[in-house]
Amino acid sequence: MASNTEENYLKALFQITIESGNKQEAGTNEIAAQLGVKPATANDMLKKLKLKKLIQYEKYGKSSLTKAGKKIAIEVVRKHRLWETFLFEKLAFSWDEVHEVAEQLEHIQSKKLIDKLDAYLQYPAFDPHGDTIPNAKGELTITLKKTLLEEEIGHQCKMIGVKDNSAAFLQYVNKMGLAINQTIKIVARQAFDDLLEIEVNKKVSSVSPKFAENIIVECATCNKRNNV
Amino acid sequence: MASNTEENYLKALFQITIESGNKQEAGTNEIAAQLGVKPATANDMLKKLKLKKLIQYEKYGKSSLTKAGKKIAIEVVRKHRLWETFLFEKLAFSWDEVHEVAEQLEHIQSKKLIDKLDAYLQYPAFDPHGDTIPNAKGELTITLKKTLLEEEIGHQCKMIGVKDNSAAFLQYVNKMGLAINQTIKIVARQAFDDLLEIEVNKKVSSVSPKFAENIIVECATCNKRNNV
DNA sequence: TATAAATGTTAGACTTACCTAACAAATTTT
DNA sequence: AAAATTTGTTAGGTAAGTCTAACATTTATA
Repeated sequence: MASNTEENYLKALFQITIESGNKQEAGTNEIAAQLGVKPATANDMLKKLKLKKLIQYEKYGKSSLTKAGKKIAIEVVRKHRLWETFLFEKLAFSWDEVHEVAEQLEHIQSKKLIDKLDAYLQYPAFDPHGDTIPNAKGELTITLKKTLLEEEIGHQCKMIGVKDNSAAFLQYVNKMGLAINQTIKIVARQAFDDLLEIEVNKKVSSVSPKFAENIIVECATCNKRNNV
Repeated sequence: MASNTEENYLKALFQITIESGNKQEAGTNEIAAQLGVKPATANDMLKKLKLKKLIQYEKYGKSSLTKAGKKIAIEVVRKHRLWETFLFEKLAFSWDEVHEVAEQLEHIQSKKLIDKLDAYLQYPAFDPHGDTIPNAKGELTITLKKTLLEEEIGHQCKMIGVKDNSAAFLQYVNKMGLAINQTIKIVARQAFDDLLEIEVNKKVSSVSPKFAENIIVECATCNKRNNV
């Protein structure tokens, strides 16, 4: 069984390599920075994780997850995101408050707990930040995060999160009739001033590019085409 | 801020002294046994907690909580019991499974989380084991745990928990129309065979003393009289 | 009340996870 | 390709929480 600290290193490695862009390996300093520890500390842990066969690592080389390490990392990510969803949906936490508490909750050891929580939340696909939640088998649909700004004209998409967590923005979002899971149709893009016309609940309104790039959406049509 | 380990020692001390009977102090070996560590280990921690002014302790003497220590202990107990209630009521854990997971959850540090959880559960007064849940101010109504067997004839009480957690017993409880929060009226006690006649949902039935002593109840009438 | 038993303490050691300071290797820049 | 910079490693140290083994004190008992 991996300790909380070990879990954090595996999660960091997962986020640096698999989730962020297409990098396959991570350097010691980078891992240390991600976790807020000194490189010397990370170095100790990398050697330990290698011994446990959870990562691949060679002196002066880059690190990457083994199959076993990836499995643990994904479980931690799953727990983190399910807890965030719980805090947001059931306990009415705001977008920006969920992360910190989920950092603690993600280390609770109980397979039963997390699977029951998943069922209680009705098997959500995304957390409040728009990140994909791995399923109980550890399968992670890598849906590329897309903002409203990048969505194609004519497509219908679903809001799954926000980037900006400021109260001002969230109130604005609310005022526009938007919320998590709200369906949005892209009507048109004005070439003149770049404003985006969207249809929400049969009402058409215009939003700025700055607004649009802070709304994270999922598009069934696009995903099907990309075969993810 | 107290570490998880420190919290566990304070909680143990609380349970040995304040909650269990009317003992006011606890010995080092007793505390060690409660926590599953060696006396030498507990001894180190007692010295540390004394330094932090969380307990009263003198060499070769008994230990007890200071006001500050008691406050922390009660917060941990509150968290433990709220989580147990959540697991039982919302996630459909069984009575005997909740404790182990709650042992982990009780150390999550977030005042906001626990107060929101309390509200979400609608401010429960008892956990699934029938133990009182301290409120957000740290006030703990010490309601003496009472079994159905001890309830007075003619009184109406409410089932708040069970002692026996076996599947056989729980099925029996269910079959009798009993459940958490179910109102029970004590109709009579047969002197001949000690069977207890109870009324549940307008239906009268008889239960054995052995059955009755495994049902934990709360009685508004009795509590008012005792002024707790 | 003297001795045996139970209870409590101290000293020294181990593990985990962190640090600083010094050094080594790899990569970039000139 | 040599020098400078960045990146990574090692050695030695600290604090928390645990242990064992030896010792001290208190309490119970014969």
